[in-house]
Amino acid sequence: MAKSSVSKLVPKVPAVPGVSRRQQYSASTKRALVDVAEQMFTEHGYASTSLDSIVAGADVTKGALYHHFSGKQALFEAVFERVESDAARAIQKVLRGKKDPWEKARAGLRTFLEVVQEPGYRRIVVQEGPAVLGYERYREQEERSTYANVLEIMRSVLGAGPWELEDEMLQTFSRIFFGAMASAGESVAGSDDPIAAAARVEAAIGFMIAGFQALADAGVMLPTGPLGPITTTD
Amino acid sequence: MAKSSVSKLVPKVPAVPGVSRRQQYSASTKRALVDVAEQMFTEHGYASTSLDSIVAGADVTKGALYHHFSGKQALFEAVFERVESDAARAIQKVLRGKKDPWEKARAGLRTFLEVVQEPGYRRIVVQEGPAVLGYERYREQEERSTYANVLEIMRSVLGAGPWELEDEMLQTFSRIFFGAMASAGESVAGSDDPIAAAARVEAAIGFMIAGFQALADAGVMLPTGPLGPITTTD
DNA sequence: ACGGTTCACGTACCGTGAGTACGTACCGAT
DNA sequence: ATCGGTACGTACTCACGGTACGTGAACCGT
Repeated sequence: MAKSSVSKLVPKVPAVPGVSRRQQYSASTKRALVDVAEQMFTEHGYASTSLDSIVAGADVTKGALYHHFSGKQALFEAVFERVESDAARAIQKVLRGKKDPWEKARAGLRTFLEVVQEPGYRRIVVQEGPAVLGYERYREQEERSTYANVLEIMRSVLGAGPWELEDEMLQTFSRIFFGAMASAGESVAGSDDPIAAAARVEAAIGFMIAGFQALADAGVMLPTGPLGPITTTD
Repeated sequence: MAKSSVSKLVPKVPAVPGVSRRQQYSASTKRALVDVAEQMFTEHGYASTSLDSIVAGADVTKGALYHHFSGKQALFEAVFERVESDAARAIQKVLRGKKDPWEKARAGLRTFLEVVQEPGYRRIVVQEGPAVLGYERYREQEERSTYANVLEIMRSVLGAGPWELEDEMLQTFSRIFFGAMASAGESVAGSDDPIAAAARVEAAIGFMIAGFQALADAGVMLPTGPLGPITTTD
């Protein structure tokens, strides 16, 4: 059998077994849509990016788009998920291998500060994510990606102290640090000297962590209830 | 409408000297627009609120709206400014009278946690502000209101330590805490037991501030450069 | 091999809503 | 009285998200 009928010059689809040609083509255009959407959302923002321009960029039509996604928001969510999970993976990768909690924290922070400077993550996840997805969905997404990493770091950092940590308090600390890092990341990205700004953020958070250590050394307990008068051991 | 010669049952405009009737009427409809807009933006969000519904609620027409505002975004910004400055004033009010830095910090935090639970501030300022205004404008607005309060608190807290604080480091710490509080506030507002959640946040941040105190007592310097290995005095 | 079914789109259209052009009534100064 | 300008109201345009439906190629059973 000579390869007579297969001579299409559409994309190279090297005959993956178990996956039909249709499925491959389909996945291809879907990825193209997400690619173009990510680019345009990053550059012009969600509201200022029309679906017409996206489908034009992906060289398809709205019919294709609405076949794969239920609407503009769903497309955004797909982009969001990819950007977010990429970021989470990058951080995860750095965290593996580090054993010392403080080392872990430092490495994680450093990586996050790099990630948050990528224009895609900045705009899609940090700036527009909450407004476009609605805060609830936004939180759900974060919960099982980047936030999970922060949680892991906080667990290991707080676990290093002499405290027994309740889960809710751990969550609270993690939320606080997560927000702190997002905000700090924004200011770093918006700074005219991001390198110096990142260094300052690292120093500041490092300082706060050092405060934890100092409290641990001093034998101060982790708070559990409402904030009473703060007293060091004197 | 039987229009008698003089004002009959049009809004109460008690003859303020120096302000013409026209100016008063004008200001009245403008305020009505901002009022209705705030309500609707808070309830349904920016994108899901049509200008038609706003002008209907304010009992005027789009002509009036576009006379006072250059567009939807400008209207949102007016709402944003009012919500934001109200919040800043509330915090400011609490801060006055407190002299002790730690007291100031605690009171400020507590007030902020209350403010951030108001649905208007939550949605308009925290959630949709960055996306609608664009991060640059958002930041400019925050800079001279709520963030300014955080800055003041941080200055007095850090000033209480033995450190000489550079302005940039102060800014960094303030950014971090500002983001931390915003994120924490969101989680508090989204919690099913906001009171307990707020208490945990207070405790956590209080703990971190206690860490500052501990470091101050231990004579640890404020970091200035990139993060070196963190060492307590041992 | 072949008919039928399904899938992956393309095409044409609709409704909504932001923004605009322009008309107008009323206030305030002359 | 009149006259200019302010503060709107009215009627329209147009971009854009979404929908209905058509179509041809890929798959599947016989």
